[in-house]
Amino acid sequence: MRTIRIHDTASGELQELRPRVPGAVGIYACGPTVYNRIHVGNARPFVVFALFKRFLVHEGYAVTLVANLTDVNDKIYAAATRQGVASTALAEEMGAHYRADTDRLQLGRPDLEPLATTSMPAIVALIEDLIARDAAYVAEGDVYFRVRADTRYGSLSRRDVDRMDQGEGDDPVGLRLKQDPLDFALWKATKPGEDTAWDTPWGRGRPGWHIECSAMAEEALGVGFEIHGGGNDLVFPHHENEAAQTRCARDAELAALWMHTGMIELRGAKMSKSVGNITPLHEALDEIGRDALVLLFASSHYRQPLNWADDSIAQARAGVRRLREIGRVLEPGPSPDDLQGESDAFFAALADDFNTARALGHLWSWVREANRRTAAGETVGDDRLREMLAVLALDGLLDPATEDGPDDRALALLRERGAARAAKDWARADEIRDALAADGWTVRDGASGAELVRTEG
RNA sequence: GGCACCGUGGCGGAGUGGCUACGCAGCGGCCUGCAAAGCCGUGUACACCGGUUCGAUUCCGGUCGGUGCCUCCA
Repeated sequence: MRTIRIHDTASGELQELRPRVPGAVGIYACGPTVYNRIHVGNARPFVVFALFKRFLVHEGYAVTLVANLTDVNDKIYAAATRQGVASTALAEEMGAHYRADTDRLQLGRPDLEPLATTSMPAIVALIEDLIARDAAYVAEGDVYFRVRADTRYGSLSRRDVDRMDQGEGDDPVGLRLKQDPLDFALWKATKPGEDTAWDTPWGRGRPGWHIECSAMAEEALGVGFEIHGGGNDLVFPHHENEAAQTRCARDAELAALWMHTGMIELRGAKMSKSVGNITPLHEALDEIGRDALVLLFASSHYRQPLNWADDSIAQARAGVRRLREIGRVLEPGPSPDDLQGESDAFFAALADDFNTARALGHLWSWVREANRRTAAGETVGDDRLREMLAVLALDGLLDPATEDGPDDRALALLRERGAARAAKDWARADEIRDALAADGWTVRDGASGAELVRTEG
């Protein structure tokens, strides 16, 4: 179990991971609002936190990863109204898409995936506590959080409350009801056209965006849990508000450490639904496959922006091919001891702010040396490489594809080519190789004879 | 305007007060009948200007350029 340090947004510094209970780590990562299909930008935190959990488990921690879905919200109402469907039906449909799309990443599910709509008792109870402590107030069925009740408001995103110039600006009703423009809604009274609402002591309505996460995170992990995460576009206001709510209701910090992922960019601009420059996750999976997508995400540091470009994608695919290649030449079993420096460095890099990019550098060095040795006729065991790749959920690349071995026609052609080569009929041999290539087979001539390998894009 | 961050070789992308990141692509070579795969070799990269220092891509200041957030956002 290595010492693990993670960049904490609140302090701006690397913080050592110090679990409340030694060996147990709770992570809450904000998931998407389900009003349409998710895009690759939404997928980055899903992948990063899934891989980070794998690393923590590798290090011997018991990890509880919680990733919520926001299934009641203005955008869902608006989209459902446009499509003429019930908002609950839309949220259920898109929630199912979200699960199916992320399942295709083959990273498992988070341990808990709470929904706002099924967490109402906890949400309402938390709001009641805030009202009782005068950190929130009711106004015509709405409930607002009193931002200035939290003396530390702004500490997460390093903003000065007195320099913030407005609140939820363009909502005239909110502006009228708020005692301070900075205040934000914990609860919104039900409005005409909204088809879901819950009863509370202050009236019928539905939760604001931020309160659900404070309530669900606490319900799942308690307060002061180890890591709260999400995309860095959530730092303000979402996470700032979550932190403020829990501070005021519990006199405790919601999370010990805040871990934020960088944005995916398309031609220098953040990929986002509102800009419209999005690549849906399911299309990306269709085009480049989960292996290349996971490797692409791992090839840059999680806090850096990630460039969604053809060159980057092509490079990830090349990396996948290279890993499949080495899987063909390694043997099951222990790896050479003198290569352990690279695998140790790989895990040390992950322990240092989960630096997957640096870790991959060491992994590739391991691969190059292993190739060098197998080319020299040595037998190299795959244990260590498998262990490294398992943390990145890419160890499957070392296993031969079982479902599509060469068919009889291909094998017959290969035999015919062997005969042609034995007769030094190179023209015929090359003709057959071209025919095999047309069927998607690459011929590999080696010391132990020729073999057929699936040609990969 | 405020806050946060970035500018590294053709491209992607780590990192460091002096010593090879790594990968992709290219070029040369080894291997091969020719290939494929793999291996070897190959690029005086650190936006610009000052400062600190024996020495700065790395620290400090400034300039220029870019990105994110500033109550829809992962």
